[in-house]
Amino acid sequence: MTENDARGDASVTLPPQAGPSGAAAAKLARSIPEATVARLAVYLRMLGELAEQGAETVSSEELATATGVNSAKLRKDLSYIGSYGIRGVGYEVAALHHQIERTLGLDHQQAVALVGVGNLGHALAGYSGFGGRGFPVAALFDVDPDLVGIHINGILVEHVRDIARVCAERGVTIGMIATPGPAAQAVCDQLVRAGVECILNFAPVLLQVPEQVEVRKVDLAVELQVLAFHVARRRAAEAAPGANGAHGPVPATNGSAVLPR
Amino acid sequence: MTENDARGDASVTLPPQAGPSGAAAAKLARSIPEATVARLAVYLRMLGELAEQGAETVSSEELATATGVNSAKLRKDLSYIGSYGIRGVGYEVAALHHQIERTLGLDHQQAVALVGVGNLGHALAGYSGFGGRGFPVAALFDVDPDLVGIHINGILVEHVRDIARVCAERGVTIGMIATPGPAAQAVCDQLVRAGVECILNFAPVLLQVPEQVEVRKVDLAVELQVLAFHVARRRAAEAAPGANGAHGPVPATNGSAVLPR
DNA sequence: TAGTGTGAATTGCTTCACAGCA
DNA sequence: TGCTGTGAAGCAATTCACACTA
Repeated sequence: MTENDARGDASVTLPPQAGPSGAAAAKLARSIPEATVARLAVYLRMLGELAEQGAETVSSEELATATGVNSAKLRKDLSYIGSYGIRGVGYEVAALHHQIERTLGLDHQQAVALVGVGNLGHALAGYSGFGGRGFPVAALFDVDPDLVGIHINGILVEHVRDIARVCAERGVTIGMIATPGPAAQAVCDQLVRAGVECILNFAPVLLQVPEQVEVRKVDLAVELQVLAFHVARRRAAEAAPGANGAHGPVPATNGSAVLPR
Repeated sequence: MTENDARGDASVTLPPQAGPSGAAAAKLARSIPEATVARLAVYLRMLGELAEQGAETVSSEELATATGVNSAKLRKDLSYIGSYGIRGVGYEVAALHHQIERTLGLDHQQAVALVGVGNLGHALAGYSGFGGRGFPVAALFDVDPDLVGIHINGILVEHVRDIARVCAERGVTIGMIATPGPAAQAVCDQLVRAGVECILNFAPVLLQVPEQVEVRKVDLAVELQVLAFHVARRRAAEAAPGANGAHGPVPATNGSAVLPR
């Protein structure tokens, strides 16, 4: 996907990061493909697990297998952030974990605001994975008088009209929109006015934003429809064998990773 | 990229669909890029909205603008499913809607089973968008004794051990896994044993499946991390102007679409 | 010697630009 | 005349294959 897939301008320029390391700086000042950025996040999670298990090093082959990519792609991905491998040995788990964290900007926390605490929003607010991964939910908003004023996971639900003030106060950098479709654009405008420049959109609408604002869309209905397409294709292939149906390696690898309960 | 995004083998073969139309059959028996399949689902939703508003026809330009793609891409996408446009006029909304539905296999309902009705799973079970879009949730499963036996949205939560029997009985074709990571593989194996060949995975693990099974992964942590990367990049660009920071058109277009409350 | 880092080849997606039809 | 449908060009991402080094 894809999709997660498929975007117009796919690579981004990574300016030299403030911080240590001079040798790496020149290297970092290059373009990292968007697809690579998404995979780095996946590698990062696996490196965390490996570290917990006490592994000191991994080879590209091991890490690639564990994350469902091929090893050449993995090495190329890592080469975009610099050369931290040891030839003949592999990568030092802790060091690589740290480098990826730095590259993704996870070395400082990012406060997240969630707008819309209905069905899905409520689940997102209660998802413990965010805080643990450096994305503390700092504010919740809704318009429903039954919801405004309650606490979810210890966080007060405030009225949407206060978005600008509250986000500014708490240094929110990322907004998540989990409202019904018709409300999403207005909420988005509020977030943008509050200075938020990155938005994760769960509402089934195309958001209009100024060009400096980055939007990612998550659409579960589309995911299901893509799967439905595969079901249909398979059925047709079974009904009419002889036609070259499904085949070729079908790795269980797609857009990205996950969220448990 | 969307992923949604980045997959190994990207295009699929579409065998001739059973059903009417002989002229189209040859056309349909070709490969449709995965990226196109995902966008077709987006066009489909917009066509539904246009139909509700009473529109009879749309031009590629209008439909493209409304869905956030460029018109050449849209026309090429539609050309994969056949030639249903009228030169000088545009596309007939109802006919195109119907064709895309058929291509995606949405002309017959697909029963969905959801495993894991914790935080996220509960939200998914309550999401009204599925049933309305041809994906009725036909079964819910969990292992928690406090959950097994309750009803959510009128659907009984059953024990995971009954997956095989219940899925077979109800003709489930798509499974959604919203369990904690460690439980996901075992649940996946159960679904596969029950004959499910398409799985939407919300757990943060790489599922091992036989090659005929299609898996799509949705990982909210990865989405946030990709956004975090953009925040970091932007900050660095501001801190060090002169370096060529962000720029170029940044369309609010990514993997795919959405899910309201 | 095992395994990284990377130029070069390849594949597949996107965009262009225009011929052709209603 | 206006807009579709599509070959061809242009790009981005993946994969190959091997020089290189710890």
